[in-house]
Amino acid sequence: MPDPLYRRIAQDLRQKIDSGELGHGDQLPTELELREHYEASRNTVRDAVKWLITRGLVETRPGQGTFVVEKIDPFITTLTAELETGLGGEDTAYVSEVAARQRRPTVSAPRIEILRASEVIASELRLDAGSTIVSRGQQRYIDDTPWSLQITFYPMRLVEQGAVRLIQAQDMPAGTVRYLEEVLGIRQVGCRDKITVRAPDANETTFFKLPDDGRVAVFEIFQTGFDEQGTPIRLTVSVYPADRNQFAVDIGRVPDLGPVPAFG
Amino acid sequence: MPDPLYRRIAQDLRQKIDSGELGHGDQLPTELELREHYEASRNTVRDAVKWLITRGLVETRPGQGTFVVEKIDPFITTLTAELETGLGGEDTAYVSEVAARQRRPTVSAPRIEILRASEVIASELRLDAGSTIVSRGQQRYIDDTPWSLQITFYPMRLVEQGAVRLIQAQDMPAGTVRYLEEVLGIRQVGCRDKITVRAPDANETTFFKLPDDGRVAVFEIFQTGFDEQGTPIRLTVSVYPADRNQFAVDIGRVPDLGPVPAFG
DNA sequence: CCGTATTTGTTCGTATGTATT
DNA sequence: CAATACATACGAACAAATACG
Repeated sequence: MPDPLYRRIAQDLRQKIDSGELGHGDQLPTELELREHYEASRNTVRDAVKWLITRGLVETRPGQGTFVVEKIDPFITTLTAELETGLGGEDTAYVSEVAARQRRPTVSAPRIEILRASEVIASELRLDAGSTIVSRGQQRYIDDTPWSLQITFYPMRLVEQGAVRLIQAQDMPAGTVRYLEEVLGIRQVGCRDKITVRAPDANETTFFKLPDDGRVAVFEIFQTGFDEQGTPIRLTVSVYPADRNQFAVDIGRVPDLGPVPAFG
Repeated sequence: MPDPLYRRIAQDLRQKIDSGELGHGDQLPTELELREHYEASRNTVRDAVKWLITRGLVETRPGQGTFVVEKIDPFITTLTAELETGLGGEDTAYVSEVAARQRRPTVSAPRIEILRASEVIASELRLDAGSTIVSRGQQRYIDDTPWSLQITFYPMRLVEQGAVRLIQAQDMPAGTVRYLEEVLGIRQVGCRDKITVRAPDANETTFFKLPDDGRVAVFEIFQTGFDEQGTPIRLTVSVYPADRNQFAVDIGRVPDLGPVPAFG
């Protein structure tokens, strides 16, 4: 049994893209032209194009046509660079690569909320579900384009012990981690990142201006920070669009790579 | 102007999923029922379901119905655990979490090829494009289910210098890294992982038995190993399905977490 | 600025095929 | 075998966005 017609059309077009016959940014034939070329109905060629869209290969622009998606030069964020060079905005500060590219990162004022820990958050912070926690949410930009959404959760006990600036809606340029050390003597001696990928929610689609055809996923990074006793002191959840971000992890001795060329 | 009908239907269904009214594995109303409920044509309710499919929220099974996708308990791979505990199969050996779950990881015999470096590979290995390289490709399984596709590229000079087993189609349980040290005295003192996400190609879709609706992306991890001089000695490209894998990075002192509960 | 042509988006209808129960 | 449910494929009409003279 042969593949259905719309798939054969899609695969033929995909082959043209993979082989380079159709390059990044090139326009595909219009629906009318595809219809004539493949002798199929309009709905069928549209199904073929949709198949390519969901795989992130092409995009459609109403009134213009269908185009092979441009390859985006990704931002590279080095997860392991952080303990040594914890600079920049508050919490996780991944600015080295951004700075190297002469870009200007900015951070919104944090949005503070006091709420009860969901099961997931409680588990990461080793609290009981429903415990009171503080959240500090921020939006990060590079050259005024949205780059990441970030929210950090702290156990309420830290505020009760005196870290009152955690519940003030002011950015802490030196970082909340340093603030906790200064005020409470709590030192973050390690942290653990967990990286997953999922579809963006409505908020994220709007904030990142993602195409609404659903072809772009987001990275979600859970970072838990620990003090000297191994107790979790914060959980930072960061979300990045997957089409323009890349994460690097250095282990052992790695040569300085300078401005790293993109791959893919 | 309101959203088109199929989107309003999709968002209504999504809300039912997000709120938990429809839980993982639950069946959605059939197309006929949706058609009556929303007073729309069959093609329109199908468009709504397609919108949910591309976002990874539901899946359809011919002859059965449409179902909310099951949440998969992910495999957790710790990228930073490797230099210390470099055990298991050859090259990158991320077996700790797998073992902790009483799973049995297996590896296929490597498929050896001798070829010329593409621009991307040459750039990572700091060779000239077109240089001769050796590739060793392997398929990794957990309990006989496909887990990752992996291919490692070595500069041909390593073989010429005496590491002839690189071009033999036999697994090296102790690892090629250790072999290079024993034979040539080349020690890998560090490596760098770069993590991206992309749509799977046809091979990967088949090997991982991914649904052909395109809702599952794959992680692609480029890992470059360096010797004491900072020269790249290998490039390992690993591919994992994004719906059942998660990556962890430990920095500094992190408490032993035991069998880590999944999140998300 | 306006009107027209082009191109994709939405919505319906209909018929037939395939997979599962 | 029949009933149910999704998959494929065609046709048609109108809407909306864009480009161009």
